[in-house]
Amino acid sequence: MDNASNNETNENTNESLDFIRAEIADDIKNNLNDGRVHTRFPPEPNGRLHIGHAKAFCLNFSIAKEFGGKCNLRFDDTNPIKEEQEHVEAIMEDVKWIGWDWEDRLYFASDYFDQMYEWARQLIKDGKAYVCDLTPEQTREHRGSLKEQGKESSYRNRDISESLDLFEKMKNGQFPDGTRCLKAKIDMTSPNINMRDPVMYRILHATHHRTADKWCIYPMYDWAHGLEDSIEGITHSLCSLEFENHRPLYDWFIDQLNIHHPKQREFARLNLTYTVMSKRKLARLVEGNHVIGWDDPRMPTISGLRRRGYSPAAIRNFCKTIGIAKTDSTIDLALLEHCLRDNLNATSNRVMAVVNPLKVVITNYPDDQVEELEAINNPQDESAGTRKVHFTKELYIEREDFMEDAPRKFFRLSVGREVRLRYAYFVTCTDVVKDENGQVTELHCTYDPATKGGDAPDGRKVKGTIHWVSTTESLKAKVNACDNLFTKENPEATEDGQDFIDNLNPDSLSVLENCFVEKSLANTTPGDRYQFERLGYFCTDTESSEGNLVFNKTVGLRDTWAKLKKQKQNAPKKK
RNA sequence: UGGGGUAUAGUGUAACGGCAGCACGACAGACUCUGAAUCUGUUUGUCUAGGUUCGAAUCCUAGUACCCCAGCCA
Repeated sequence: MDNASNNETNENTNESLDFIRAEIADDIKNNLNDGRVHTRFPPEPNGRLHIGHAKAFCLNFSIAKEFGGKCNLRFDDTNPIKEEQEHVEAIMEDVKWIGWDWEDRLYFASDYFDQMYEWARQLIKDGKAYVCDLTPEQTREHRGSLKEQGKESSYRNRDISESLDLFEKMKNGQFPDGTRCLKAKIDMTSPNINMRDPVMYRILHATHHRTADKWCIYPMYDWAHGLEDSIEGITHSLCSLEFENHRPLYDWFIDQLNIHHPKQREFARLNLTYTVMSKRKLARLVEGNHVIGWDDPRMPTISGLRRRGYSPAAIRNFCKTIGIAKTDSTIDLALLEHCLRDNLNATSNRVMAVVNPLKVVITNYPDDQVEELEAINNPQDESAGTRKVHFTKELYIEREDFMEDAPRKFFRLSVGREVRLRYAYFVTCTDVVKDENGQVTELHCTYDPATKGGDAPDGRKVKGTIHWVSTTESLKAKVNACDNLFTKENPEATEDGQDFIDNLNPDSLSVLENCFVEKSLANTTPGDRYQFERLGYFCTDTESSEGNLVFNKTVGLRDTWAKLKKQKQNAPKKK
């Protein structure tokens, strides 16, 4: 089905490899780890996954797949204060939905706490770690700064036996939070601040979502992560650029313990125009009620994209297309949308829907007649078959498809002009009905019965084809028209005293209550994706039900007419 | 201004001493029962300055710009 096992990857081609794959290929050639490749995706369960995470886990899973290796899903749950079980489940669902399978390799850092504790004791015994009684503030002072080196803690050279004893008491909960910690004894003069006696364990009397109250000390990332990788036999530990400074520490711990040594390699995280990509900022959008939740269709979260109508294949292909490098970069949203349309065009059934209706009366059409006309479901995929659409005397067309003083280049309806109603008839507009404000409320047209199905036997051509639905043989629907959440390419670029919230797009969601869709959509269920002909791709919302249809606009079709219009508006007036 | 990184078209990404290529975008055209898709074409680039070399995006030297690091977060 919709998983990642189609041949999307570049195995057996001569395509150039990114720097990580190149190194792995080299490692295999040199028989490092007996030629084994084993990666992992290690999310912290403190929020939802977003498309930036998708870049990371698609990298890890696809590398494993390409090199005949494995990829683990591992929750890095070392901080009980911020983490929740609820996120664990959502994250698994997201990774699975994108199409990846960790098989039986679902792991939790918390499963290794006992082993980590033993290893910590070993470092203490080796004189490479010590319990420090400095307060967090004092620790900060001792650390020095970017320019000044740090100074050693007075507890640094306390007896090993004392550290061992204290460490056990820490574990047993005999000290309050923050009163002591375990530190690695490395080098307070190191130019790399991470090496200045980093904290390995802190005291945290908190209930962990998996280990409950078993522990009151919890390992820090730098101490824990390499051990987790090592325990699982990871060969290549891929992470983002900001951990490059931590690599010496990652290596140091593993070297001291003399255990299996994975390679940590760093790549640039994903940035996308017109959105933000940090859990903290996304959480702010949710908590500040700027969106309706983590799965708001405007959010760059996996669940948001899913609800909006993105397909797993589109996201996978995007992640593959953007490549992997170490340069900080920001991908143009247009590329994501390209990958989306590319996939949806090939896979979505077409359907007719009118989102901003204008009534049309076919004056020479029999009053109560209903005709069934054949329509193609997907011109890109013959196996998708055909369906019937229902034609009647009264129809809705898109308000945008009529113009009173239409320029020559406007190929749609105007008084005296003939267009094709898709799959139906040629019609010519004869009259315009207006209300007292001059607003067009209704169009009168005549149809040519000879053009049934959409072709004129006399060979006459018509420049425009527009979509329509019957007023009676259609269903009412609501459409959430989603647009970019932010007005600026870079939402972080703000005036003094402002932040990204000030760049929120006030029109990011317009709700269209008065839409009509063809009857074939009666039994649509949440998650179904369609192309509304000439409008764009839409997805049945999670809140949609029979009799109360709701669709989210995933992305519009490319629209060269709209572009033309905009160009004209912006162009300087001509003579 | 300590340390660690990174600079190739508008945006990404290749080229590993030998023709700067690809994708997206933009622009122009063809086709079209979706102003979609498809097809064709055009446009724009090696951070700067020196050096090595027959030949440099690639090697060397010196600059410049940007990113990351001073959580008992990850």
